Amino acid sequence: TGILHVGHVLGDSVQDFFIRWKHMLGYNTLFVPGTDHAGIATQKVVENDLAARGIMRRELSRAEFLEHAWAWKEKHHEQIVKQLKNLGCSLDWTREAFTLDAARSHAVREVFVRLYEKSLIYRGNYMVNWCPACGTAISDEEVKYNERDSQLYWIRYPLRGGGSLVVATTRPETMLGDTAVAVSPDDADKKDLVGRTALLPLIGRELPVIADDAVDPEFGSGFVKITPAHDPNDFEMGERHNLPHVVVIDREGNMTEAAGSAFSGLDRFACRKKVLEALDEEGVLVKTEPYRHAVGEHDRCQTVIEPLLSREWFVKMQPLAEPAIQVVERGEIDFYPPRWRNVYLSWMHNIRDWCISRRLWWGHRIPVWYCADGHLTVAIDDPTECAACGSGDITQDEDVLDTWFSSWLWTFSPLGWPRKTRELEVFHPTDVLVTGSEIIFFWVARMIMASLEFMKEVPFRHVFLTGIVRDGQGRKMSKSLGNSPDPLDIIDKYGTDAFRFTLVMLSPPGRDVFFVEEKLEMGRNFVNKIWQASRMIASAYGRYGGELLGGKAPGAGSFAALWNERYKKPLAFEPELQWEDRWVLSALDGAARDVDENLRGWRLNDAASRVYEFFWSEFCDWYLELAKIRLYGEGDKRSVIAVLLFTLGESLKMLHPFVPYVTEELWAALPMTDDLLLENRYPVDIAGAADPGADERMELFRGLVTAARNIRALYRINPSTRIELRVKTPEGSRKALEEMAAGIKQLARADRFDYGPEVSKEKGTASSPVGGFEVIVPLSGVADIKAELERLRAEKRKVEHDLSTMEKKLSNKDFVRKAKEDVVNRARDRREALHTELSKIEESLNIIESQS
RNA sequence: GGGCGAAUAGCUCAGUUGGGAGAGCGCCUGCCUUACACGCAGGAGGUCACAGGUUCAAGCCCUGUUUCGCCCACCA
Repeated sequence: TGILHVGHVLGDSVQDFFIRWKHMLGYNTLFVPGTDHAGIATQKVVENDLAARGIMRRELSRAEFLEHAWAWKEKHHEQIVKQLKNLGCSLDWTREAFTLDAARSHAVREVFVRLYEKSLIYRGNYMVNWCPACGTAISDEEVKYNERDSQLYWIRYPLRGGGSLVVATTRPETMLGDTAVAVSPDDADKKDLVGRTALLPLIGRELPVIADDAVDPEFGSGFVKITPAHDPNDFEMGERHNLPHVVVIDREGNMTEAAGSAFSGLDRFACRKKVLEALDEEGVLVKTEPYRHAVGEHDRCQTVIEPLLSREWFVKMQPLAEPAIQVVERGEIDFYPPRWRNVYLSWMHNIRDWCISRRLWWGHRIPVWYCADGHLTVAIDDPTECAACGSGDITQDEDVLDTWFSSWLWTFSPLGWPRKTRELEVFHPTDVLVTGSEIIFFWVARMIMASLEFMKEVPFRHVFLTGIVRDGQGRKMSKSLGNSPDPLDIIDKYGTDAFRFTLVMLSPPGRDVFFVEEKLEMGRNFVNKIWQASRMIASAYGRYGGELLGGKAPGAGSFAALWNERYKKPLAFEPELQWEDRWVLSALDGAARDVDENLRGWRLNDAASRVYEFFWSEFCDWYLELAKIRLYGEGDKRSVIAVLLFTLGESLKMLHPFVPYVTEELWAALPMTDDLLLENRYPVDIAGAADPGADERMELFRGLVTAARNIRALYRINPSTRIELRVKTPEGSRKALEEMAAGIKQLARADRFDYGPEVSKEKGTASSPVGGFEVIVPLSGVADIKAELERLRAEKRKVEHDLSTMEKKLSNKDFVRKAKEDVVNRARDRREALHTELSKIEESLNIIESQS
């Protein structure tokens, strides 16, 4: 599976989310999976395979390594093809493509040549970050600095002509390559030593004492040993002072002959020990103190980086960065969350040249050939002779290019560039780039630069940055920590959709997600809820819904289309919408609008929460429960089934980008569908469904039912026991309850239900005000007068408290004068309602107290 | 050293223009009610890090402090 895990799970989920969502909105999207990173992963896999057989890569030639890689691929071909197929990709690997020799190399070579001809690619001696384990130079971005406990060693260097000075270093083995000692020019105590000569212990080399601004007089001893060949700062100082380079560590991390016969051939860390022993013997090791500092490590293999002097290929970045800064400053590309814009800009303003050569076997080889006389031939197609002298004796540069050198062409090279293809015309530039903030520099910035340089346009308009998935303790997932679960295991356990839904819902924009497996239960439970609700609706349709579409065979046209124009025109019957039908359609409309608004504002987590809330807390908890009355009762069931199917269908559309597989499956099972859910438009509203009257009715209904349930729970009335229920209504509001009566009976589990302005409230009843209404439950036998008194008093205290807060607010003249009108009105309404509730509670208390 | 982010229920976190403190999990009570125990109903639980300020009104805006985290940077 290693070959497929090229992106991180969250990013890939979100990317796929956008693709589905945009597609449903009618956008064209092209998804080209797999990158050259798969090649890097493959190299790792092949290396591991070889290592298991006791073969080290370094022992092989490039050709031999590629032979092994091809053999490995042949062996695993079927498995890889199958896995890619599961991801919806096909694979046709030729040997050339697999080894990156020809086809894909073309665009990369073209780019290399063009930049070379513009003098934007050059070769130079520079201090590079060398990974001795991988045997290659790596870029600054691939070096991760980690705090490590270490030692600071103080070493005495004698001065010619008497006296001595003491340097402090964390890397004593590099002293063998020292060519100077430096002090700060501002260091009054030491600057008079400038111009004198120190003698390098163990070696005896003469070292000039120089002054340089880079030296901090406060740090260590104030004297710095200078090793231009093995330290980036020292290298720069060496350039400034024309110091010689003495290379004492080679590319395998072993000491060279220049390190002296006592040390040559030793591993760098073994040498450190030996140097210290030798210094101690000579009595020049003054002291050793514990010191914590950042050590650079290769982020792929965790090997400590060795800064080395090396001849490498570089890209000159500043000319490319200029236009890439401008497009972001002009807003042609925006970042979300916006703060990353500044991160991008400040990096681009301080951009440094990019070291692109790598000594790996796997990768696009550098298209440069050398002849015996040292002439360079830079060409797209393999040359047969030297461009300068015509010699046929030419050899290609052994190095390959940094993976990112092909990746930065990602928005256009897979579309056929440099040919002018239809794909390029249609799909470039694209809309959204989804990625993690950790590769803004690696990839995002470089894609922008490459696209502007070679396509003369931006590659994408929006950069959406997801957080990073971390483990429960906030640590980055990494192989060495072993804290990354295998997504396939998780998917087996919880399901793909549950995994995705949970990640999306728990990822606030641009913030990291702490991954704890238990969190996935939320998504699993929700997906199960969708499934179960659909099951109930499907079975209702199966039993009673046959006549719904007027005898048309299921699958004859989209139900949504039929249901439009206020939902009824083309149906085979005239649906009689009850108040709860109008409410759920109105709620669906509200949810669709909110979800749309959240998505357009890039708040995926809010969109997910909203659709979760609608489906579970509104549709399932209230509408489905109410629907059961008609579904399982007598009478015409067609209207309720029509509304159920419609609401479910629209919900599935809304859910689809979050829960793609299960919703697609359920959609196929709906009677009115014969297409893919993915092919439908994403609902942004349900035109004409908003119904404030129905919403208000539902609010009252919910209040009344909840009040009744509350009383039931308080008196421990078994759910299977039916109760008697009364609702006292304000004058003239009896009619409002007429429609709700059946629903209230059902959801409050009552067998007798009286309502109206005149219903009685006597001793032995529990009561609870709901705005201008009042729920009354006779409690024959169950009534506990003391408990009821206590409950009413508690309720009274709460209402009184709220009321006094509201009174205080409204008696504040400034509030009434300055606050927005609707805020004041709302406060007044609230005060009215609280007043009414309070008087009802007092009335109840009076009844109990007067009769006891 | 510079820049950025975070601090809200026991835990993990939402809270978009300032106006009734929210979710999931966990906990307590009662339920296997003909879609779902991966469930249903009800409930407890918060000085919104601290100190000031602006405002009729602050979790939200401003200033400062504390504690965590991330990124960048050539302190050997």
